[in-house]
Amino acid sequence: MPARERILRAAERLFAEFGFQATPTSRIAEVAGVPKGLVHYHFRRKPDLLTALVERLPDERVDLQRVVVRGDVAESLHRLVTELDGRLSASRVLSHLLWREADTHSVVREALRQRYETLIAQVRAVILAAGVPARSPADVDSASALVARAVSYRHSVARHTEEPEEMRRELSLIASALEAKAGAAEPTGR
Amino acid sequence: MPARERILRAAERLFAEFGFQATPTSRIAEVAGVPKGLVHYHFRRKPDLLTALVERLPDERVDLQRVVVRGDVAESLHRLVTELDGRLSASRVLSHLLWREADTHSVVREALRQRYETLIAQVRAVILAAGVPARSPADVDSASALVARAVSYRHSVARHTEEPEEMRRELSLIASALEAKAGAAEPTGR
Amino acid sequence: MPARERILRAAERLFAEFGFQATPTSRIAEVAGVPKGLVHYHFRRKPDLLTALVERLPDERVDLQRVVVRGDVAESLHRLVTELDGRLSASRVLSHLLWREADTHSVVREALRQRYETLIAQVRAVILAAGVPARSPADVDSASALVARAVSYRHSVARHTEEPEEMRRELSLIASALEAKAGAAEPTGR
Amino acid sequence: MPARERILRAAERLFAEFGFQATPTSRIAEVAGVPKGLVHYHFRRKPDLLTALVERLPDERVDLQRVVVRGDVAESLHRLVTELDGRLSASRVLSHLLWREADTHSVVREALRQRYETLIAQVRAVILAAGVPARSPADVDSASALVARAVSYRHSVARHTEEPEEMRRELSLIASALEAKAGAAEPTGR
DNA sequence: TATGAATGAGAATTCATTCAT
DNA sequence: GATGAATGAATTCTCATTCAT
Repeated sequence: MPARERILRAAERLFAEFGFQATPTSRIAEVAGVPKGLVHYHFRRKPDLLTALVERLPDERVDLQRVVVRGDVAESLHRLVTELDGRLSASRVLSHLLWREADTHSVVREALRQRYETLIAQVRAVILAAGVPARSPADVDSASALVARAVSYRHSVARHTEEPEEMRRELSLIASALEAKAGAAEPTGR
Repeated sequence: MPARERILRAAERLFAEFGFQATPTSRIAEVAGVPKGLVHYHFRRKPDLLTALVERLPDERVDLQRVVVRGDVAESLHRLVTELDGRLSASRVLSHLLWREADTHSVVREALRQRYETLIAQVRAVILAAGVPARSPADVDSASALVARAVSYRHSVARHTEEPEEMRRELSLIASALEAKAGAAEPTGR
Repeated sequence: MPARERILRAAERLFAEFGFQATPTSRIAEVAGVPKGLVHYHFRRKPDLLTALVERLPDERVDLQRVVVRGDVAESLHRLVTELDGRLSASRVLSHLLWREADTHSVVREALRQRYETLIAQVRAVILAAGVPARSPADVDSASALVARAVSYRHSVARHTEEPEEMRRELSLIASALEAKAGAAEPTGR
Repeated sequence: MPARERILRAAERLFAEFGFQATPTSRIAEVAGVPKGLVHYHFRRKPDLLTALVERLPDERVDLQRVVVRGDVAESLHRLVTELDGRLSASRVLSHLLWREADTHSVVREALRQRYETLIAQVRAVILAAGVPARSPADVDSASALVARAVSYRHSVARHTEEPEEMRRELSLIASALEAKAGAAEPTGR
């Protein structure tokens, strides 16, 4: 494996475990099995490692066609979330690590912000595409926020061991809310 | 104001702004207006500051009697959340700061974990006390998780500027889900 | 027990175990069970503790009348050494501790030098008083040096666990040397 | 001269003059003419300097063939001692310095203990090889101890300015004791 | 490309000592 | 006499970064 790659992997692991500041570049070199000078040869300054790491986040844009089940919001959301989980599972630590450094590194912060926006946009798109009839836009917003937050929480908060089943139930609850409201709002002709 | 207190306030402010690691104790002394040595006289090592800060988190146990509105889950939850927000607003930075350090400081981590448990327990208690008829326990769990997570997110993630109205709408959506399910589950008895 | 005394005892113990420099006055206060300020109240500066400790060395001047056995150098020396050992056994650590600090503290160095001189003078006096006939003054000097050094070594070097019997044998060897020389020098008709 | 070597020499000199604890690493850097950081680059922590210094002690194993004069114990011992003195004279300060730090640094303590054992073994070997007839083993032990202690004392105690002639006389006294005893024990066979 | 010695600006921490009470 | 907060100089050690080779 090329040295650059080894360095990045070591950095990822160490940043995740001890934090960015608390990880000396010398330690990264050590773990990567490369001489100390090489780290700065590839990444002039330490924060460059973070920048490079950001680019390793997997693409989180899902092909919505594949996850939407028309008429079934709960199932659609669940497929979306499962798909996202799959992609991120390989880089759970990376995701968490970046989350932690977002406060002090604007590159990271900006990247995560964009990802969150993409996320919430996708959730909303799935809800709409799944075709719940006549729910208010505000409710769709709320539901999207709840779902996106649940996903984000899972992907960013470390040591988070929620059972998958629990997520499914939460999604189903949200879906039923949307449907109930819709139902409640509709039939009577409002 | 006693020197110890001045030091803690300075630490809180600086940790919140720059992070624990990135804040030199010398800077804390400077901001607190005390000599460098005094910081270590009161807090032998730097992490002791974090420990002391943890103890400054406001008590988050709410008098549930005062927030529950029987028969109105949405309103009850909203009152609970508003109450919690009020308490934490004074220490929003503190809360966020601790959240960030939880990974590397077990004292902090443990404190936050306990707080989260208290939070979720209170949400559930409020839902039950508000008296939604016949919803499944699993749904109450899911709803509690969604609400607790929403609150926790607000209190821990920095720069989070969600409008209060949005929170109310989310709570209302969750409440309606509980009620809808209840209705759906009990077609006969209603 | 008066605080001053408690402080001195604590200092003695700690200096012996960790050395003068490596023992903080705060630690002395702690071990003595007195407030930190009191140490400096009684002993303005830290080296004053050493000075006070020097004065606690037991008097090593032995009543030579009581140890000399005329005609038996070996026995006389043994009695002297045994007597000295008895006095110092109570303060073995003190003795060793001061030895260690002699290099950096002239008060201590001077005290130990005087003690060594007293010691060697006493050894010589005992040899002479025990009455070996006609040994050369130079031999008495050498013997005195050997004996004094043996005693000094025992009293100053820590962790020195020589068996008492061994000391007796060494003394006896030295005595026999003196006698042999005397004998060798004599008979031929001086 | 390589920087590492310059640092070690400076450390040796300063430790000898002021003691280990009382010598700041910054001062070592200064005297060595290197930047402060380099001292810790080569010797991670300060005691590592002591460890490195221990390894600089000259080998004290003497070729016994060269010093033993059969039939003349006094001369043999004198040659041994002179040889040892020659080797150590270059590192007299080093030797003394280590002696002082032995109490607090086990690496040093252990090294010195081994050296003392080697020393006493060599003294005994020389006595035996010089061939004093029929002296008791206990006497050889005693003589060895006396000689070894004399040598050790010279090499470890600072500011020790004994005249060489005095050492010769002491050795001669010990030798004569061995011979006298031998003679006394073996009146017949001689 | 690679390397590892070199650099120097801090960082946390220690601690003797002072001093107001 | 006693106390413990306060002081600040000094010390060890860390580490990102540079750079000659």
